[in-house]
Amino acid sequence: MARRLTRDSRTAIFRAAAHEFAERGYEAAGTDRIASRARVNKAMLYYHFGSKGELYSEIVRDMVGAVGARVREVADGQGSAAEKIDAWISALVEEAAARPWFPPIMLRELAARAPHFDAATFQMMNAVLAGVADVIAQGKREGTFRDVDPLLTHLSIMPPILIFFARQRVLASRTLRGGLAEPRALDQFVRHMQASARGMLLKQP
Amino acid sequence: MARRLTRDSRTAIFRAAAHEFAERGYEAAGTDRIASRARVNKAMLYYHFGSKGELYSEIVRDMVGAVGARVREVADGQGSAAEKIDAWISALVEEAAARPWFPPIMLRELAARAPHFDAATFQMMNAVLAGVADVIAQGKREGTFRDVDPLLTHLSIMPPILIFFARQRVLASRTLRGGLAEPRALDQFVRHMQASARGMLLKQP
DNA sequence: GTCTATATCGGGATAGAC
DNA sequence: GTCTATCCCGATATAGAC
Repeated sequence: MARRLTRDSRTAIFRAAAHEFAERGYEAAGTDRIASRARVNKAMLYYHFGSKGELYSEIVRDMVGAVGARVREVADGQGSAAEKIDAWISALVEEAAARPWFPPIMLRELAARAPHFDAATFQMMNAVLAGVADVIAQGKREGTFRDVDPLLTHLSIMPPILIFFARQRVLASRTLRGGLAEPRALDQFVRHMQASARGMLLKQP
Repeated sequence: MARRLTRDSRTAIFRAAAHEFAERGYEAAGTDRIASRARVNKAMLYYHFGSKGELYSEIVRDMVGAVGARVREVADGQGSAAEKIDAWISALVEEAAARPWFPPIMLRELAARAPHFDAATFQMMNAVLAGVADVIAQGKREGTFRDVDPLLTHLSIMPPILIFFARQRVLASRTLRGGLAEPRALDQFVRHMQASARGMLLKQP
């Protein structure tokens, strides 16, 4: 059966829940509020998803799977390793913008020791890391990259992106304190991250 | 009155609560569990702190204040800008190790739009940023640093440290999936971050 | 300062009509 | 597929004895 084009109640609940989980966290999120955001009756949530936990898991799998697919696509594509690093950063930023709930949920899961990640989710995260490792291996073969640790490299790129988006949300909901802390434009941030990654990875930047 | 050397019930509650909030988050943390961890009666929590929310706020202020003080100390100290960047990274890592609840609580607050940060806390966070800006300005005066954005620089350094520690906690509570994802030694991570920061900031690394 | 017992409330989940 | 009404448990908070 083909996916309906109309936004049916299931999809509405999915999106409403993603936003609710992102803003409040799994425990504090309310099924009442999710139903109200989705403009459906609360019982529909249990009809479509069975439980709050199952609904959450589906959102997490969708999110991690989408990121994994994008990174895989970049790693398997054409171009030099340096170009792929740029593309990788752009892809992560695009995903974070397309699914605004991705950074908050990911940050919360990391803080909580990822209690809601199942084996499939961990496998998808390892796939992301494998993609990064492939690009770094390519860079070493091409002679342009230093001998860097793939995991530590990943840990230098992904977290700033997650927290940049989370931070923009913080600032959006507050009166600014002025000075240095104002929000930055997205493209300025992307260029900074790409330049920063080149400084970190390339033998001669 | 001098601070008691014996670990009184107030201190026990403070530390137990810090760990509980770090692991479960503010909403999911239980006053029952905090009291049980601290091995005191639950009513003592309300006697000493008034409410769950006040207890949490005190932990947050202590945490952000300690980090702010360390960064300020580094910025105002002796040494070249490049040395201060190294010291800054070491100081953040030491703080995260000394207060293990710091990274998880900070990540959760960012994800939640920092709903529990009061004006004083925001001011302390701005002080951290000001310290970074001072060091970068020094580096530019010395002619060794590129013209980088202080905020974006901060956003490239702090998040990896927070998430590195959070990630170690994830791995510690799971059977490893093997391969590239195994935990890294702390000193290896520090050296990576320092090298990475030099690549990002220095004109000629 | 420390403890027991309890008031009170919100939220996840379900039964069952339509 | 959709809705109403309700069960039930866990969690914050407090009253009041010692």
